[in-house]
Amino acid sequence: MLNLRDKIIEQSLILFDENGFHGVTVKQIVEASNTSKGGFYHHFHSKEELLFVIHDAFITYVSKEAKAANETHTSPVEKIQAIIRSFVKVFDLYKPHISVFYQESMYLKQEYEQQIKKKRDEFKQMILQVIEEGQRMGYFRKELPPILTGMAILGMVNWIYKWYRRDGEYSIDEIADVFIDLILHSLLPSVEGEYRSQMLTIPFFYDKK
Amino acid sequence: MLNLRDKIIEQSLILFDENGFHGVTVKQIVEASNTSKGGFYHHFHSKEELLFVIHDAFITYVSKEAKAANETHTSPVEKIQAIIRSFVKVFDLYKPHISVFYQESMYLKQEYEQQIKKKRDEFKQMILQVIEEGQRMGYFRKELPPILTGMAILGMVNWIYKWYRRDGEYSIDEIADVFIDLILHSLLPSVEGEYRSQMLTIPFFYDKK
DNA sequence: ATGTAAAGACCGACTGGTTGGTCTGTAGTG
DNA sequence: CACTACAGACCAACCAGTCGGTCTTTACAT
Repeated sequence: MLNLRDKIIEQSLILFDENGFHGVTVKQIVEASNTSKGGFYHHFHSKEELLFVIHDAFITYVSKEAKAANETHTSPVEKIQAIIRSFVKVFDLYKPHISVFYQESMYLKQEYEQQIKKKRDEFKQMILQVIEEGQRMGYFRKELPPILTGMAILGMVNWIYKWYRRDGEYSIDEIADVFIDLILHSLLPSVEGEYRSQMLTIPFFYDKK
Repeated sequence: MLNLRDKIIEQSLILFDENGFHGVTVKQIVEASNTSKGGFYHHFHSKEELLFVIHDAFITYVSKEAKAANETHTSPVEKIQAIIRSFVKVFDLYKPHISVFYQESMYLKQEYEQQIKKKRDEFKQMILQVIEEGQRMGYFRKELPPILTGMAILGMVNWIYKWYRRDGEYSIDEIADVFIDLILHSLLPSVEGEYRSQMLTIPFFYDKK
């Protein structure tokens, strides 16, 4: 069984997801976790620290995954594929964390916010690097401004948290397939060629007429 | 000079943008607007109605623009270009509205929320239709699932509100250029051809090496 | 094994400040 | 006079956080 601290996090995640950070009182959290104010404040200095803990757990995970993907592959094309895939899949694993992350990050106090921002920027930086590397090595179209391209990728993936449902029409893997395909079509040069057609074949939806 | 109602909206937009809806009190709004509680509640039934008014102003505008773009063009390619462009440009015009729109929409009560959702869905529907139309007419790759493609587009554009600054490196028009290029590269078939290369020539960043 | 003391975990009534919203009043206008 | 547009004192509810205290586990000496 979970210890109290984890149970509080788990329950508050559910509540925040439904009602937003400001739509949930400590009393509600405490009741849902079958504990008391005392129990809560024994584990967290403030309601806001709980918010931070949730943020941190998520961004730490994403950053770690991306680093791994970055290191296990050598070609920029494979790197970006792996990063996108692991990033997309996070939205299945960490959905409630992410809702809180994007909805309520502005209510984090300076001190907390800076820690989060640091890790978030690290992640952003990694994507940027892969794009630039891919351009230098001639895999990706050189005319694209890396920053805007990176923000476009981040945006389309991040937005998933607004619409993804586990019981939705497409599985998270299918979403990853399509998104990777869209992104590669944007990044790779238009000229038809061996390499391009090889990289652009993604199973699940290509057989549809 | 603005009437009081507009002044309250204007000022609260600035405050919400900086501190979030829950980070701003009615008292602060009232002081920033050089008025009183009485003044505020004369024009709005509640703080939440103000939130709704802000939401509504924005989504109504976007939806209207998109409809216009949809009607003045015939080719799906031109349609999507025009819709994306006008949509992207909204982020320059309505930045504070949009921050509030995406950050705080969950705090709208049922009644308000449904009105907003309706208009938002209309807009989403329009993009979907253009994609499907483009596929049927053979302009866009038929293997792409329209819903996922639509959500990807919506995501990359919507996310702009998280990072766009007026004094940033790229102008809103340049951002629109790049995003349209990325999207068209994703949508159009890979095969090199007259039409494709014609549609994919966007001035500002193609001369960079 | 047993007694004991200290630390850690948890309880829940209480509080003090805050906040959205109300209500009565009033200045100006037609 | 009637009506709109606003002023500002006031209120009731709420809510994050506190604090004194209890129960449970651990640590160690006898």
